[in-house]
Amino acid sequence: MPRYNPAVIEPKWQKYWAEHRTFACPRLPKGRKLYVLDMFPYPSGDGLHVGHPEGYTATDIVCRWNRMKGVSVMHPMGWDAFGLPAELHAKKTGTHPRETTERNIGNFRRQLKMLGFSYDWDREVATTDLDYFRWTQWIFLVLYDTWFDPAERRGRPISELPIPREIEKQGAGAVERYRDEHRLAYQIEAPVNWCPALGTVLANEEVVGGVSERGEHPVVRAKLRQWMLRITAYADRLEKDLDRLDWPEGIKLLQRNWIGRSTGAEVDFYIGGGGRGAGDEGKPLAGEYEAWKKSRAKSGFPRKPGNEVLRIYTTRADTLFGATYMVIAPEHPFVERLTTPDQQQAVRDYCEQAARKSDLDRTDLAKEKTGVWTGSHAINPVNGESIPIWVADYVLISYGTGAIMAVPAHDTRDWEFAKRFNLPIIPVVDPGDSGQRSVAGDQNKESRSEAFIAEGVAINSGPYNGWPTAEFKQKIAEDLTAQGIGRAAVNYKLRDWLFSRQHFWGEPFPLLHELDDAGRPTGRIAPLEPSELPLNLPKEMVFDATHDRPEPPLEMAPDDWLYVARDGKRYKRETNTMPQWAGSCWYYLRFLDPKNDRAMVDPEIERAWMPVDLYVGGAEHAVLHLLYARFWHKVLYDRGHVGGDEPFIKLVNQGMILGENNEKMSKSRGNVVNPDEVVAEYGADSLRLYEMFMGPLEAVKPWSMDGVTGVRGFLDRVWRMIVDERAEEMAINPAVTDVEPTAAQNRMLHKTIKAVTRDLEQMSFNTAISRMMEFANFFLKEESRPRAAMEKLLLLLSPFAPHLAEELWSLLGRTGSLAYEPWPKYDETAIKEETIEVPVQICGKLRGRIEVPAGADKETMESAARAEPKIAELLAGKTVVKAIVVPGRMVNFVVK
RNA sequence: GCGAGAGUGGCGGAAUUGGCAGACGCGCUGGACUUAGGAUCCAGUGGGGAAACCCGUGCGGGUUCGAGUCCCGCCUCUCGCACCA
Repeated sequence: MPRYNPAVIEPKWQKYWAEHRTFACPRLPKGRKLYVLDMFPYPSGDGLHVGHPEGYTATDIVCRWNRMKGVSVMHPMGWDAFGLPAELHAKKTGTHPRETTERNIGNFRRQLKMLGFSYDWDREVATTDLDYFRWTQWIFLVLYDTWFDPAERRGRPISELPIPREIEKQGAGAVERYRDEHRLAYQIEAPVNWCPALGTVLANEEVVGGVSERGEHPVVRAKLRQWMLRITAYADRLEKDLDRLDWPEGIKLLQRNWIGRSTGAEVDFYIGGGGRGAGDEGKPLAGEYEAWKKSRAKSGFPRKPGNEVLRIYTTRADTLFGATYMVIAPEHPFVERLTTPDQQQAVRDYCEQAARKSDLDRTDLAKEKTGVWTGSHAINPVNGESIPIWVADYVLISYGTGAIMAVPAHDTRDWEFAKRFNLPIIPVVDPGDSGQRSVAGDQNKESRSEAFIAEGVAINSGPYNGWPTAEFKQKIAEDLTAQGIGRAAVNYKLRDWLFSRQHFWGEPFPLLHELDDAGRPTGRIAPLEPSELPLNLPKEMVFDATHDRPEPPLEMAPDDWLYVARDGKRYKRETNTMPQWAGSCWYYLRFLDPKNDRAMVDPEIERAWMPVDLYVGGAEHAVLHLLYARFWHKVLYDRGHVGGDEPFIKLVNQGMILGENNEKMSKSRGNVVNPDEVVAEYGADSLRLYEMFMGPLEAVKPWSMDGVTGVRGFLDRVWRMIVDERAEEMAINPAVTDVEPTAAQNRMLHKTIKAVTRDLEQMSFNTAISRMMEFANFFLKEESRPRAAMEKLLLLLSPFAPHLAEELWSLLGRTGSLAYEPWPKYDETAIKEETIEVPVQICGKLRGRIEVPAGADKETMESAARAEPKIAELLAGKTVVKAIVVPGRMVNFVVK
């Protein structure tokens, strides 16, 4: 009868915890606080996957353990519930996304509760709740109301933006436009990634190799009005502040690479006052160039380049003398101006072709470089040489200035291009002693088979010959600045964040577009007042399955939603919605004060609980989610809404769980493990325990049902260690009594407490479990099992297998929950052995073992080793050159 | 191509950071108890060898009394990024 039956005891304790609100977090922490956060899931229709409980179990263990240590623990859970699948389902079936979403949330909630996680369920939020996204919209208004002050390196209210006098003179409209140009949220008309199959525009990051990341549908380019967030303004801080975070180095590196900070210089190349055809053969006139240089020397380097120059960005200003041609991106605004009549047809054809190409074609498949000459030249400002300007798609319009100086001798891409089109290659960096040797006076251009991209010493560089690369870079930046033709510059790979989506199932923007009498947008934007929030989605909505234009579904919303009258003016609502990232950018704040209807979070509460002390989730969010959330947090910090400028202090990425066949789990591979089935067959405690026993949390590891059987066997043994299975009713095993533990039992107990505690500190859950297995293996063989020792084990086990631990805790006569029982302490003296066995080596090879007192000194150990018969035999007739004795560890004789 | 991480029994994985390689679990072998076993218990289990011993942490070198651990050079796998000038 009283066999271990998780199907009975697990629901029983889950009910107990819920009824007693055992895991309710206090409004403010009492004493030490710990905020432990899981990446909240997207509640898909497929339900929970065994990958979810991996991180959730780890955090649950940390939380339960810390409660027992007397720490105030914040441990919430919620739902990242906006998302495309519910909307696609609506298009197919007509079911409102809210209905689908709520059903899926219900299923996820049931599954998580089934696993016995100690969340404070009173704090549950979903990003789709009106009460939640009201504040997502509110944060958007903060972003809209903020500009980034480069001087103070922080976001400030738009009302504090200094307005230049010439703008002010042009009137209120100009001032408003000027402000709009500086807001952190701004609109652009931009080519975007339109995915007809999904009926939406995707961010660059959501397009992988020319197809959508989700579903792998084709993606084409289309121009559309879009909202952008100026995350690039924060690039510098987002990068630098990584230093302060306790994150895996690999993840920090990913973010650094994504931000992609590079330092170099901007340089203006003279192309002639009138642009195309200014001189013979498209060459600028020498006289004009000289005049330009003189005027620049006086005026300095202008903030924005004029039409007479082509501005480039380079990280290798030291190679300026090796620039033999220039390249501009096909989308560069100067393409037309720079194209001579002879080249017009070729250039036009090339640019059209480039525009049609997807990113895939332009990168992966474009092994061979392509491009055409514009017919024009520019003048290299360091030596006055005329060099041809080409158009090629290996230069990207979105990075730097969209134009480069090409130095084929020292850049791989330029080298390939120059080889293909027979452009001159002039070496200007001598590798010196470092690499392949070449002598300055004896340069043979054809002798090298590839570009030399490393640093060296300048050659063929006029007055700079002999300068090492690093110093040369600095020197020439100074010289260019003095002449007004260049300056030091910083660039980022990071682009501004495309923040609008053509979805129905997302947060509506709290913005109105002013309409004129004819019903056309005037271009003026009116944000909603915070008091007008929340702006809900229209309740009545027809979901058009044939949504094949790049147009937001809300364009088809009922007129009473879409049009608004205000102060006698008509407005149309913004019909784009926010991306799924929006809700997940700040959910960790709302958990702290989920029902507040006056603020997104009470500042007192926010300052008491933030930052998140431990954040656990998958590495797939290493870049985007974590970067976006950090960006929002910094803006909220700059505007005084939160107390710190980094939200997540420590980050841990759990490794992916593979199928039993060592492949990624997927429906198509048929290797998906369903947690419901595992719980039904083995119980939640076994699932939890197995997920932790599989291996290190961060490691990628395959599932094994046999492994689950193994940990279930351990829980069965713990049960039998304490329960009398042969009795009719639940009864304590007769071996469990109130006796004093023996020295050996005490040693095992305290060793286990020590090891489990240390393993928990290091989040090494797999080894902690093996320690408890050793404990059980030991005590199952003991005729007499001290009750106190059994109780201690249950406390150690409780964070891992809480249901079983609670059940046996009450069997042993304790009342209530053990959730707040003090964590066991260990006694070092109980662990100490009287004697220890140490290995004896001869020349590093193990030859015997000796038993010595635990505190034995070197002399005692050496003589004991020499006295060991086998060792004595082997040492006979040999000379001991040296005896290495490490007290308490080993003895090693070096002999001749 | 660039960057990061990892290679230990038949399998998942341990190894107080330079000191007895293989803890713990699975699997396997033999045994006990059983009408039965996907229950339980006992013993064994890196490879070779009767044994003494020998060989063993991806490969090749090195440092050291001593290397899974440190150094140098390779190989393989996984995950990112991918013309960012």
